[in-house]
Amino acid sequence: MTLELPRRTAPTLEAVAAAAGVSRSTVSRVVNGSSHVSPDVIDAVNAAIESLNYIPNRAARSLANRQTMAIALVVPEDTNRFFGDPFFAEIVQGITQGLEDSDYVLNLQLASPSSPSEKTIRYLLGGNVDGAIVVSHHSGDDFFTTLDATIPVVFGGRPYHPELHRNNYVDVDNAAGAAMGTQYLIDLGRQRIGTIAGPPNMQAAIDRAEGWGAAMRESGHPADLVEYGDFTMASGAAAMRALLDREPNLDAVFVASDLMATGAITVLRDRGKTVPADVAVVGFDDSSAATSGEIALTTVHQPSREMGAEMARMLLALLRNEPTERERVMPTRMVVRTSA
Amino acid sequence: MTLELPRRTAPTLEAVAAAAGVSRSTVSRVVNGSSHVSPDVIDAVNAAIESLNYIPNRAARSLANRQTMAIALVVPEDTNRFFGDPFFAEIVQGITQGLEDSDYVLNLQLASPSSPSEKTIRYLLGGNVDGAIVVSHHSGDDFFTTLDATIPVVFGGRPYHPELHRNNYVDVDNAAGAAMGTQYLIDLGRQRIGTIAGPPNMQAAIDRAEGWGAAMRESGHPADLVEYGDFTMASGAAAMRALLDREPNLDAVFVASDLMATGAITVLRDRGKTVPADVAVVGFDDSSAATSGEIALTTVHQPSREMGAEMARMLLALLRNEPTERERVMPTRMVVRTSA
DNA sequence: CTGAAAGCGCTTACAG
DNA sequence: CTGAAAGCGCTTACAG
Repeated sequence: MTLELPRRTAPTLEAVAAAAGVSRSTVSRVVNGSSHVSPDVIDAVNAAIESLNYIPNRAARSLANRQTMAIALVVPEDTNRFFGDPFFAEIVQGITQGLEDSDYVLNLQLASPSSPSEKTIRYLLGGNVDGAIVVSHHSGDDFFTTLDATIPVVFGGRPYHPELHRNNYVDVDNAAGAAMGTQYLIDLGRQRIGTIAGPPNMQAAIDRAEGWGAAMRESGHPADLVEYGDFTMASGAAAMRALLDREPNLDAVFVASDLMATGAITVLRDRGKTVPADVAVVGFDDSSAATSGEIALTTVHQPSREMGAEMARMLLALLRNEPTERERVMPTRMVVRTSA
Repeated sequence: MTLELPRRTAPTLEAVAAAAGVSRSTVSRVVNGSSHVSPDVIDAVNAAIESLNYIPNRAARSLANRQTMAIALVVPEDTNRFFGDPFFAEIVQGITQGLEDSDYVLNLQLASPSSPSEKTIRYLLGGNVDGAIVVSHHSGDDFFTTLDATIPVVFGGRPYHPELHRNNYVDVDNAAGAAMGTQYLIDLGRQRIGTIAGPPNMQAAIDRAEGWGAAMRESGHPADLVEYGDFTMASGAAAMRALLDREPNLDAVFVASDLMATGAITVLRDRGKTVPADVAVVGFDDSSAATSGEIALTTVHQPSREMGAEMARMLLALLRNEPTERERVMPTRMVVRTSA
């Protein structure tokens, strides 16, 4: 049995007003930093706030001014994917950092990868948050792409079927980045270059696969060796096996994420292939997964943390009705280590 | 420049009442599933809700009934630690699962490891959540241990200095678990057994170090080989180096977390030691880190997911004023793989 | 610069 | 079973 603690009931604006000998309006003004309050009144009110330990009730405030000062970070991925890929950690860090100087708090909502649950929908639509950042959007999820009819939304990564909706997003040029990574392998003189693509229901995955294909075709190579993963290590391993079974002479592979590349490398070594001598591997992300394995990955770097910060900045601008570009495309670059 | 979308203003209870031809009270009753409403009225109201796409405004509801239907998961760790250790992923999964059938949403708050920020404090005290689960508590943080004077709190892991406060928590018997892991090494006939302990400002770390010490002393071994890490892989590696420098003949080590054990093993191999032949390693957690390295860890299993679910259950009971035990200690067990 | 008053969208005794 | 009314704790024109 637990001890029943008498829960303290929090002091209200009213109490502060009484203590400071002013009206509630005035207390509200100083709490919200409004100008046009005389210095001594400000001091008196602050003293009362201090001594009563007053903290404004957020529900009341929200109801009155229709702002929650909270934003949702929605990640339509299951817990394993979310926690398993360091890419997300960096995005979250960036967002947190971008929000630091603001008054907004970030509420993380793990949603279902297929379509958002009733609970998520009610949360997003029920006035719990002023805006949302959606990272890792999948096709079929029109809820999120149309959510901005209700609250401002910024996507981390161009949403699927971007032509259908005019959503705000920050992204890298995935196709160009992938082409760069592939070109690097081509320039190495590799002949049979495959790719492990991400899930075809995600725009970034599609774009990276296309970038690989474009680079291959432009240099006169066949763009036939494609296998798909879902951005997890295990799926990277499985795709690598499939690729090797189809083409034992494969001598390079462009992998759409570092985590999948790590999985692919395990398989290559199991099959007796040396990396990079027999098979060169280029990843994508340059997340901490790139350097956590035994073979440091040569990879296409995307500025994940900065992207997160940029998402926060963009959403803040929308929330404040400040002008902002609808899309922000950040640069990628090659990071050469040992896998290629 | 972004396109200014005219944001739809959500329908209110009032609108539903009008549409259904009943009073607001009645709509409120059916929304909240109160009994004593006639079937046809229920149908009429539901039809109106459906057609208007009504979602109750949470701020208004909170203000009126003093419930937010939200609970905070507070983790006083930086993003790297939180995302880096699969232990947290499992706890989160457990909590999420334990909350699934309830109407509560979970809001994750990453706090500072030292002391909570002003933002976190205001969040927790400003009526944003009905209760909190605090995982990974450190010493010096009396804010969290006294937070239950304001809202119900459940700790994941016995808080530091539990004798000072009577907090609710779910935990394993860390000392017993560590003793079991150490005893396993002793039974293997190992002679020089060190330990890599967790940070001494965390209760679980202290308890595990004590469990190791107790098992050592009881079997007549000196309990002198202790080095401390902070539960990260890198710190496990550093501690292993220190241990080896102090005692080159060490032939076993009990490590207070799987992640640190993984780091320790890298060092052992770098120094030319075979695991388990030269040095046997026993970890703690049995998280996914135990099997992600090249040498599968023999480890002390703690039921992280179930613990998370239990935290949720306990908090829900507190929230509903149902009786519940103040502490729940769950069982550990040895999982023997290859590292020892 | 300051206060009285209305209102935000709900819930909840209180009557009936 | 149902409704009128008060109230939750703030903010915000509106006066002055």
